[in-house]
Amino acid sequence: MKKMKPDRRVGRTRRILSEALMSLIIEKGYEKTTVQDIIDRANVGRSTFYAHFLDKDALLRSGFDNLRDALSKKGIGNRDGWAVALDLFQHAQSHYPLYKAMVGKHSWDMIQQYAQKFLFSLIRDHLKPKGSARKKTPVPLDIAAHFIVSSFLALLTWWLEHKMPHTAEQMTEIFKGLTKPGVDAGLGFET
Amino acid sequence: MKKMKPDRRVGRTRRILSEALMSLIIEKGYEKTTVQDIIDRANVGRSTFYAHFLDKDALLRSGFDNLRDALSKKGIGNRDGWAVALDLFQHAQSHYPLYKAMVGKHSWDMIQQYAQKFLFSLIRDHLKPKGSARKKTPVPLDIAAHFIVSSFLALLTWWLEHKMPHTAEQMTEIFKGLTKPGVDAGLGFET
DNA sequence: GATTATATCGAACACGGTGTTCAGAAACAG
DNA sequence: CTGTTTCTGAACACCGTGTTCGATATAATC
Repeated sequence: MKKMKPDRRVGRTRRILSEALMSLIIEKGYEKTTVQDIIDRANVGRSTFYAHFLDKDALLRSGFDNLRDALSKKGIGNRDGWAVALDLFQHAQSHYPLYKAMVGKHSWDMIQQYAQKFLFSLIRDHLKPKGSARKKTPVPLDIAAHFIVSSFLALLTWWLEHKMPHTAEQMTEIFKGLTKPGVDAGLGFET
Repeated sequence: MKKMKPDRRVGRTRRILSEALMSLIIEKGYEKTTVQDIIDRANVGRSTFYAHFLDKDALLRSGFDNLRDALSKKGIGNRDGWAVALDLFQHAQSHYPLYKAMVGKHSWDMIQQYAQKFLFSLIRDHLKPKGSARKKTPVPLDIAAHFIVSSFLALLTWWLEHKMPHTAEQMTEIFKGLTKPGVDAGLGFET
């Protein structure tokens, strides 16, 4: 039984492929980028690509794994639960060319689904302990969590599509202002 | 100059193609349905298909033109602005197999984009006259309209994904309850 | 340095779906 | 019947996907 020391090359190849895709997205958009484009830019063989990723979509998603993990570790903690939104608005701002190239396209839908799943569980876990005190909430907790995440993504989309006319802080306030009243009323407690 | 009497066959072919697609979506999903499948079921030649529609996507969208037109004529009128939601929840309910087969997939994203554009202008026009009284609203009107439509679509999606655990009326109430407080506060007037 | 395990390379291939073309058939109107 | 419009469907060029496999390269271990 040999030791399974992870080869440094593995992580390197994945990183190079991801970087190649990101730059290509900015240049020509995700949908028009072919696997051939990616491996040419990354100087990687075709079979190597498929050894690391199931397909182009998997590679795209992997590019957001870092963000997800960072957010996951940071969590919500003692912060205002709504503060996570600010982190994400700021992340989008600092990677604007990439986001802008995807928003409204099929690739954006993929990212939204990916983000939806992750943020939903994050928000739900944040809401749950508070809700357990009262037995019944007028609005089911799951719906509220789904509503919060969707609202955030909707505002993020609007913001990017309109070339970020407000600051990340302002958008966070607007998001909170539009969403919190209904959620508080629907759940019966302050979030 | 010949008279351009619309051939009955034209409308008929488009309708048959649309019906073929809808039934195929229910059976095997939109993404797995090929143009060949559609024209086989519709008993229509390949070139005829492309004479009527640019591609598969255009055919799918055309299937929702009737709904859009009906809703457009009905408008909001003197009704409670939030009542449009009920119409749509009910429409989804009466076409559940079709919606269910699309929700969460790429095809659903397309429909959402299509609906978003249409509903946005509908809602915006409904909000505008009321908002003109006060000069500045804390939250821009466009954002509020975008927020309302996205929230509705999010709840519709949730509802379909979870096999419609509530009635259309209940969902309308939940939608109104979650959305209206924030919008009223954000715009500074009752919607 | 020799050995062994693991990654990578890249050309070749099979596959499947797309959208176009065009000559002939069919449907329809007057 | 005549002329016009639409439909037919086989054939085709095109493009991207994902797989295969023997050769090659790199790194770790002894």
